[in-house]
Amino acid sequence: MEEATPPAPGFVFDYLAYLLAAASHGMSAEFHAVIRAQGLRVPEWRVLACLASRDGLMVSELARITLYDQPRLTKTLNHMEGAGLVVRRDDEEDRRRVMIHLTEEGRTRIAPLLAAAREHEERFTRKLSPRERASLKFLLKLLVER
Amino acid sequence: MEEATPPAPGFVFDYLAYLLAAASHGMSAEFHAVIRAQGLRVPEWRVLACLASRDGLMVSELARITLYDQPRLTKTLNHMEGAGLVVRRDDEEDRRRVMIHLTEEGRTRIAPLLAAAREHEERFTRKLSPRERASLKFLLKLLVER
DNA sequence: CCTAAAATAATGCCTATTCATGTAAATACG
DNA sequence: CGTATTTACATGAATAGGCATTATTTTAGG
Repeated sequence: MEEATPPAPGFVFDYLAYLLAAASHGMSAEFHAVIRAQGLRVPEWRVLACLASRDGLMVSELARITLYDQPRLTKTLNHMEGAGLVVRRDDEEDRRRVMIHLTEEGRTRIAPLLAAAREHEERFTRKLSPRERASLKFLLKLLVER
Repeated sequence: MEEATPPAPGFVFDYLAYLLAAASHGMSAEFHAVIRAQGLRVPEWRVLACLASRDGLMVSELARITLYDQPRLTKTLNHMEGAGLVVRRDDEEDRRRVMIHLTEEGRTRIAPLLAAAREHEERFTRKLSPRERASLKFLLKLLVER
């Protein structure tokens, strides 16, 4: 007799940090296949998705939002700038700052991915009612905005 | 005028995969400080926490649960075995398999961390009612067990 | 039985990530 | 003003991680 994915007792499967990590991992892993198929790296997708909402973010702010540390984001941005997806623009107000902007190429590349992400979210949460989806997001936002 | 953490409009802050990643990152990052303070690496904590619930797991199963790929887990296990936290034991039933068991040292190290994790979860979810906490976990389990 | 296919874990190379630091600009303060 | 502190971003060296492959054992098929 084989136990494929046993009821899973014990600590981890009721530990919130684990459930968050597992849900996040499961959902993202699926979508990352789409990202890679478009010739993008995962951090690049995150950056583009952020800039699609609000273009012209400073590096440190973008790092905070994308959950990457700043040196890593800088290297991601180097790659993206080389690929013509974003441009750095010096801030005249505060010359320490470097603002990141989408290029036309970047805007073109991100548009279909945003649509695909919405569709994927729809599919991934198919087992949840609209009310449950809203509830889940509401509760997650409480945790994120603390 | 400074906008500390602006209302954050747009796509990402209502995208489930982002909310999951951000909540997971936020919660784990806090607790990881505790882990490191105990001289453990994060993957080691995950392995110990799994084994605390169910001792004697095979490598691939442990990899699946901890969300790490198998080669990475093997390297983590090498380190942990060197540190005397776990032991590999050949499975006599199926000699391809290697079962991972906690040592006494491992058991000793994990116990207080499990308690600390529960306390941290309590603190981290302080803004949520008991009903909301249960609801959140229920919904996450639906996503994880798909 | 004997061979082909699948499953399990380990290895190794190459890239990516992390951590500490460096450089430059703005702010605070005496 | 001038200097110390803080903030912002980039860089580089050391480490960790990801991906493809290898070695071994088991299972399946003929």
